[in-house]
Amino acid sequence: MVTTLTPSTQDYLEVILQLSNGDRAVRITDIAKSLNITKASATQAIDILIDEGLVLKEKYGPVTFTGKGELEATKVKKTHKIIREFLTKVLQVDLEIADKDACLIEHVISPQSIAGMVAFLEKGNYEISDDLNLQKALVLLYSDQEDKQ
Amino acid sequence: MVTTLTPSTQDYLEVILQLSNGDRAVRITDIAKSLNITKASATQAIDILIDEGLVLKEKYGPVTFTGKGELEATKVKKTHKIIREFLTKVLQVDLEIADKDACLIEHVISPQSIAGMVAFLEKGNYEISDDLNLQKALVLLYSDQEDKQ
DNA sequence: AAAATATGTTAGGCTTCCCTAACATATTTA
DNA sequence: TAAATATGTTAGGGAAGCCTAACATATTTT
Repeated sequence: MVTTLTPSTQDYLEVILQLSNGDRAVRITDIAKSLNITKASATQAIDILIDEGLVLKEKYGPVTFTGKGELEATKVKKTHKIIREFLTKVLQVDLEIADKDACLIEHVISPQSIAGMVAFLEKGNYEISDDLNLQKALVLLYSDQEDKQ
Repeated sequence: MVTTLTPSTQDYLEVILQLSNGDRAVRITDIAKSLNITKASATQAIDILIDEGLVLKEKYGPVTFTGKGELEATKVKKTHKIIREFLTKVLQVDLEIADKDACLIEHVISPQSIAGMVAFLEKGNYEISDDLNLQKALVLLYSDQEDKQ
């Protein structure tokens, strides 16, 4: 089964990895709080992750990863980190905004684009220039509505 | 009403703009074909766009933009173009993949990150270097699962 | 240990966005 | 112009992912 994980599933995995922090027991309540959803929704979602062989859980017990689940969670986390770093270091986006963008982009971006970011970051010789006038670019961005293609 | 447009709505606007190409009549059938959905789904979606004041349409007639709809469509298109150009020119992603990524990222990325891309592209002095070894980066990307944070 | 609180589950419902099937209208072709 | 085809609509349904309300179990506090 080559199940492609949905954005929702990836978010759950990411939060579980975050909360486990190596070894801590991960509870439904904590997952729900982290994702700003109800416990009922978390329970239901975790049932799906169990069906997909990504996590394990006994009734009323904590959530733990399977090998597959931990691998997937780590991939998502890594992708998130690359995007966040690229946005902050190369495009000089504020950390908070970069992190939110990464949260969403991580679910849809191609491996090739991620690879491009990695290669760019590793190259290292992008100068951190203050002539990236973001404020100006932002203001002008959608003001010239008439330009072509 | 400060309606935030959903990704789906933005996709419809983008396709309608594409199909209209200035002045051509845009038909439900063409929208459905472009988005790979059924005509029934297109009809239903267009009804929603009408409710939101983004397009106009009479029974059995063609779809046309309102001012608001055309403005929104143009914004989405512009965002798409910026992302695609950034991915191809700066990160050297293949055009086809860059275009697909742009299709998805355009719905979730912040104005600040877009502004960062614009500023970067306008700066123009990113060298188009062949030491962005994408293939290598791609292979290595998810292979070192044990590294921290 | 009984009561209070925290945690987890179940059932039923809602919205979005897609679907199929059946039907209605418009246009083209013979 | 009648038949065939293309186009558009309507009705009903389904999966995903959330919700509330009610209930069940576990844990903590008194």
